[in-house]
Amino acid sequence: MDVRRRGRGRRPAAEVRDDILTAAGKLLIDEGMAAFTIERVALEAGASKTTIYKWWRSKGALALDGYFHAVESTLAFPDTGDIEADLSSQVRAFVHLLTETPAGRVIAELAGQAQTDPDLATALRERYTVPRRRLAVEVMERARSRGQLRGDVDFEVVVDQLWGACYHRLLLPAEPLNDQFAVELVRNVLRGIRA
Amino acid sequence: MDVRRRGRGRRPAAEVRDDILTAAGKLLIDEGMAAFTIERVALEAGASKTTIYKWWRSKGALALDGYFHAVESTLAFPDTGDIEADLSSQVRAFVHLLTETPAGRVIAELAGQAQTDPDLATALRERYTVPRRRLAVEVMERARSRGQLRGDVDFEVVVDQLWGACYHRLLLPAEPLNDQFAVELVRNVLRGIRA
Amino acid sequence: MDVRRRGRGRRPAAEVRDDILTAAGKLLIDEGMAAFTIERVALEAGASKTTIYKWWRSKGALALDGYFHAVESTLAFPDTGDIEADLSSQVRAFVHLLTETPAGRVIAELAGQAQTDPDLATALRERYTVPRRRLAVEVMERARSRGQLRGDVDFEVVVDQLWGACYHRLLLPAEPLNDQFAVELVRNVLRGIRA
Amino acid sequence: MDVRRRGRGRRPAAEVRDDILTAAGKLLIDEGMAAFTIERVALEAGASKTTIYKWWRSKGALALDGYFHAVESTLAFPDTGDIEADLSSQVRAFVHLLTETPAGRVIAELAGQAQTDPDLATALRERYTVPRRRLAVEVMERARSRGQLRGDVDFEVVVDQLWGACYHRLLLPAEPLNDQFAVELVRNVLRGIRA
DNA sequence: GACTAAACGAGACGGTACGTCACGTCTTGGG
DNA sequence: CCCAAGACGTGACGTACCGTCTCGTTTAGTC
Repeated sequence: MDVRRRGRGRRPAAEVRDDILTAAGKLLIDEGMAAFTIERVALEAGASKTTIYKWWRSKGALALDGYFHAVESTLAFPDTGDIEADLSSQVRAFVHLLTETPAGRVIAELAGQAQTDPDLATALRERYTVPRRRLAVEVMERARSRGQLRGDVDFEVVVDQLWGACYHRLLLPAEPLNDQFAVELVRNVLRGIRA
Repeated sequence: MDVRRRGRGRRPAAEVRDDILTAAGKLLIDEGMAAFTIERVALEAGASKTTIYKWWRSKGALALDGYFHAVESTLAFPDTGDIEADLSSQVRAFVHLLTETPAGRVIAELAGQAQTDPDLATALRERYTVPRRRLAVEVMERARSRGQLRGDVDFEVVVDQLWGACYHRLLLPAEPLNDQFAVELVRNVLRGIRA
Repeated sequence: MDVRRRGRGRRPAAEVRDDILTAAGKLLIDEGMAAFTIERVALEAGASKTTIYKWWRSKGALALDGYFHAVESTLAFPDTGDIEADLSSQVRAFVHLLTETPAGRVIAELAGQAQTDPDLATALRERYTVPRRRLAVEVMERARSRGQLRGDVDFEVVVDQLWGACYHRLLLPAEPLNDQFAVELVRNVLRGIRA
Repeated sequence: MDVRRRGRGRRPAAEVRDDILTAAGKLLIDEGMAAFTIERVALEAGASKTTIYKWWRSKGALALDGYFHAVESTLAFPDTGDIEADLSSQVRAFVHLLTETPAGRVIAELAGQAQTDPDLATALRERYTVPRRRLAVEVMERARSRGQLRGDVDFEVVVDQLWGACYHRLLLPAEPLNDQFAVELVRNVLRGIRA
């Protein structure tokens, strides 16, 4: 027997919030951003639109939270001491994530939505873009202190060379995004920045 | 008596088409993709929605056409014989276009919309992405034949390193997109691909 | 098989309008003003809310139209030459209508809604109250010209004495509204106005 | 420092009740029934909805209590011994109340709301309609015992003729509700019931 | 004079309906 | 007779209240 469905009064906020995020993440991954509406999320979460609007300022912001709730992203960036191997494995893993899991389409759609959804743009920058950039930059800075990378290179630019190139093939597709691309990309970039 | 309100009968297709594209371009540039609706374009073009739906399969496709109609893009890529100077000037000009003209926001919003609009995605690839990539690749191939660039580099990858990095800062903003970035970017990339 | 449900495009305005009024009238009579929402009417008419809002400015105005559409009111006021018999039969018929048919509750609810719905108030005055008052006044004026009623009486006031008394027992119920009341009412009033 | 905002704990019931009624009366008189919501009353009374729902079964019932709390109606019906003068002054005073004070609109809106609010209807009957009818009937009965009014007249019907006529012009406006109307009304009615 | 128990405020909750907007489809009437 | 004008059904938007319920706080009444 169902212990839920307790009438119409208040439910614990955390419980409702979890239901909403679970429904949002599932809907986003299963059907994509085009089918992602606040109405649908409310319906499938058994929540009310009012509640959703109280906590999220736009459907993009809700979608992002739903995605994070679904994937429990770990955000690990190993530092083995060999920067070339580390960058290579990270970029290749990223390409794998974008192409072999639903994350590719979801990230693309979130980035797309962010172009016209300021709330999502802000959330995406603060909770996705900036932390990931920082990890990569830190690893490269440690490699520089070990003498593996040139001293006159702005690693923020390198981040755009590596990950930006991948996003380019994801968001403005023309050439294939695959492991071979990742390998050649890293090789080209490293040739320009190694000490 | 009102000289507008030209009745409901047929007008020459070319004239109507031009009105629609002009209205679409103006609306896209003036108010952005969020305000860009087929309804608005029809209203401001003095055309009917039927006519628009007859010629464009999605609002994204219409927006793209409207943008091209508005900017009459030339798509020149000078080949002075000095590949380093040419790449540098092209990338810097591109960054300037993205940041100092309305084109930046428009391109970002079109690319964003394309993530959930297959018709726009197709049109964008065929009429924007692919031709621009080809130009850059051709210039680099000529430079290689002059012995200026390495023989073992896939220039398609280099395109992603250069322009993809710029799009990255446009679409997933975190670090500034400016001339200094362009200069450092080109320097890093060239160091990895020059002969 | 159902011949309706013809897709989403336009339907003839008259057909849609008729569906809406029929649904509105039925809903009003069957379930009353409390259950009468534009959403319900749209649903049961198979019409869209947009269409309803295009033609009616408030739910009260729609309800009134729906009521008239349902009852095809005839608005007859016989003039047999005997004013006392005519007034009596009219008032008694009115009381019968209010108490023995759904009209009583419907009229009460419409009058109630009109207190906070200016559009309904206007429509009710122009299409219900005023014409009905005029009929009664005209009959009494003819009776006066036949010498049956006093010359110094304002028949508009008499209308309020007769029908207003009935509405009073309908809208602010305390004493029963029935045939005996109608008879005594008419007797009292006539005693004060007959020549 | 703010002396209000006394925390959330318990307050004396009488104090809370008074705040609620005061806020309800003010809101009803200032903005009318359309703006009268339990949410608004709770907000402006500094009370919680829970408390309101504990004491009133519908917003109509609350509105009625708020109105009585605001006007402290006296419900006097002088009996000078001259029934004709007394009825005239009472009806004229009633018309004055309805037209020259906020009471007219408020009473109209309460009566209107009562058509779809059973709790309000009951309260209105018991606390407003019935007592006022009784006063008038009693005065007329005393006049009859003094030989001023006919013996065969049901004074309950006379009440509807007099006050019902006024409510008619209030609730279903078509002809003006003013002193002249009151005077003619009383004259017509008295002519039919005086001994 | 501490200690409950009740009543309070606050306000989130699931809902319903609101009135609006844009979508993509379809009928109609004007040129 | 074709097709531009625009009304249609659909569905999502974001908001306002509804009546219910949880929670933490404060007072009033008991020991």
